[in-house]
Amino acid sequence: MARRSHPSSRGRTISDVAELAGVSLSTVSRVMNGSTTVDAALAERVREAALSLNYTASPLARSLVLGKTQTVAVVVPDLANPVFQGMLRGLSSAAARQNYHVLVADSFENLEEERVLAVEARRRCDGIVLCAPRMPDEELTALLPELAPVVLINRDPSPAKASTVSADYHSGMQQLLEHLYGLGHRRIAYLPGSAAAQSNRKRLSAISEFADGHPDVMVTELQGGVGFEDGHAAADAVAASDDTAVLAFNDLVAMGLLSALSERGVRVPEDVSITGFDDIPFARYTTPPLTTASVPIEELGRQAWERLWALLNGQAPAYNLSFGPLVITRGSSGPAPAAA
Amino acid sequence: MARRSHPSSRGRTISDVAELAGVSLSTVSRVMNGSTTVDAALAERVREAALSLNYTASPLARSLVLGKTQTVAVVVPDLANPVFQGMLRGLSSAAARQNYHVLVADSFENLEEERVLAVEARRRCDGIVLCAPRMPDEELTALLPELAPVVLINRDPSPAKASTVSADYHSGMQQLLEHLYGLGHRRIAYLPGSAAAQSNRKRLSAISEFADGHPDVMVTELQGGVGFEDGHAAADAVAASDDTAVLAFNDLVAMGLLSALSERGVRVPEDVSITGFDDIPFARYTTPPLTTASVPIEELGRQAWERLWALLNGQAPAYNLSFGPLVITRGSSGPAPAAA
DNA sequence: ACCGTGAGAGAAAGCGCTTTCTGATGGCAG
DNA sequence: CTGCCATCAGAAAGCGCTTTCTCTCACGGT
Repeated sequence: MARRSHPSSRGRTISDVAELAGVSLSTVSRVMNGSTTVDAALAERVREAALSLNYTASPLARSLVLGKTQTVAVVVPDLANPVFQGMLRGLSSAAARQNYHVLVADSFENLEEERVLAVEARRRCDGIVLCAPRMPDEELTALLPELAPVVLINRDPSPAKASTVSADYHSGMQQLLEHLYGLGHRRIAYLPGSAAAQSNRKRLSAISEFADGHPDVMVTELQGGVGFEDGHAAADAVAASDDTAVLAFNDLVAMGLLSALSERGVRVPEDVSITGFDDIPFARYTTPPLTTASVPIEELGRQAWERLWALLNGQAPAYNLSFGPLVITRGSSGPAPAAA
Repeated sequence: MARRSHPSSRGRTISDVAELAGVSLSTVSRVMNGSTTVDAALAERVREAALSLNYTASPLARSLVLGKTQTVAVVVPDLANPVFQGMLRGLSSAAARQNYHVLVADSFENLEEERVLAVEARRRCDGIVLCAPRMPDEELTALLPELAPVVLINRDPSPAKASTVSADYHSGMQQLLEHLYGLGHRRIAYLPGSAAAQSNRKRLSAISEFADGHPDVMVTELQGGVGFEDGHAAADAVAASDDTAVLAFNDLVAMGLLSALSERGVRVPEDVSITGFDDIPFARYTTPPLTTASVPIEELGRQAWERLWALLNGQAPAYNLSFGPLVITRGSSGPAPAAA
């Protein structure tokens, strides 16, 4: 009873339409897919029948036979992070324009989970975007063939030759350092992200490079993190140090620090300058507004889609893309205080 | 050549496994699905074969025959909004625990898009969550049967009898008003959201109700909005008015206002008190930290999943759920200034 | 020795489509 | 009038599975 008796339009199959229109399944299929080899009158009758039954082909069945799902997966390490949200947004809006759907999976920074999630998600769709994957190089490389077509965001393709889109954290950090240096800062603290993350290593290499070229600068690494709380927790260490500027791993950390500093009566930027990284939408609305290295994160998402789209169409992987961040100078950075 | 010659594990079908193990498809299927009516030795052989081919059943084919996709869709009006992100996060993590996948669609506040998106997404999965749908009541009601099983977030089921989960904006606003009243504020401004949104109407009704009960209070409606910029833009009007407190539609608006006020040298809360709504993660890190009505948004997402899960298992729709927000008093609200 | 029984494996149907293959029809050249 | 080709519709195969149905075989009871 279930199927036939259901009054709704759901569960309608192509045979229902064929029957109503008095033609064969093949003909209905041909009409629905715009084949030209169907008599105009017949086609019209089929269309009417389909309309009256509110019929649309089952995407599932189509996917099975066509071998494509019109869906791509995105795996992010943390959906709560504005950076990944922005990426997801750019990606999903771009994909939607091509009538593709997006399956999203949050690995919660869990390495184990990440691999399983990726493989499982990938099987349900045509391609996958891995956003800042946490897994080690060898593991990733081994996984890549199984995931293809795949696009990597914010991750060096290193040994693997995967299509990647990323922000140039090295350049961003370098610019930030130059910005602070230009303001007279010589003692600078860095609040690092998670050691394993590639984006952290890039920042560190920029720092050591800069330090090498500027013997008069001293960069100290404090206890850092990736979220508000971590920045908040770093306030005491920052206040205790004689650093005149702090490079936070990202805007979130910077905001946490800003907030904690303000509680302690430490003035920004008079007493200490703070910089973030990413330029999340909130950055310009902190007090004072945050100086940060701006990463066009939605654009990264869009580009990731473009690449995946190319891959899906059998095109060779395009050159890897890297966005050089732009330092946005706002109120949180200023001249180094005269007396250290 | 394509299939056979591919060295990877992809494209392996159940017949490959059957062949390798020297059994029939049926047997492989039974083993993979844990049927007990298979001889232990055979089962072992099948498992080995599957392992050696790195075989897992095609989710697509399974979905087609099983009639379920292990996937649910979520439609949100704006992926950039922290509120919907939080919801999505709670929902996706809960769904993941049940091994369900999440298809996400952003309607970009576009009414037209919303319906199409919902219908299309729904066809690819087993159920759908509509988050604060913008569409008018009649349209929604008409759509509901086609979408079922469906859960609504932050939307009155009104005429339709759909399972819903929501925050009690009326109560939240009421508490906020009482909070400000208790601090001595008598002239209060409200920065409304979009007029069509149910959550805005709820706030308004709380306001007019409160005003009725407190003739000594005067609540003025200014030009509002839903994002930073809107709050930022409202600063002049706020500064020009003689209101001593501002109820922003949400935390985003409050933050924009906070930032603009600070630029103008208006002190918060000494000159004017500001309250937000939602308690997004950023709210506690503004300067000053934002007093707001806290909505357990991730929990809303989780609950939405629970409901959908129940529906998927054929259980009757549970009672509708409403979370009463909690006013979190932080630094942005204080006693009304003595001189108006 | 015979039949009923039940366990366990394979054959086959079917999920809802697309597409190739096959067949019928009609027009037109020879 | 015959034969050939083009045109278009239907039959059927097949996408990769699950599950029902069917069959075989060994076992035990009488």
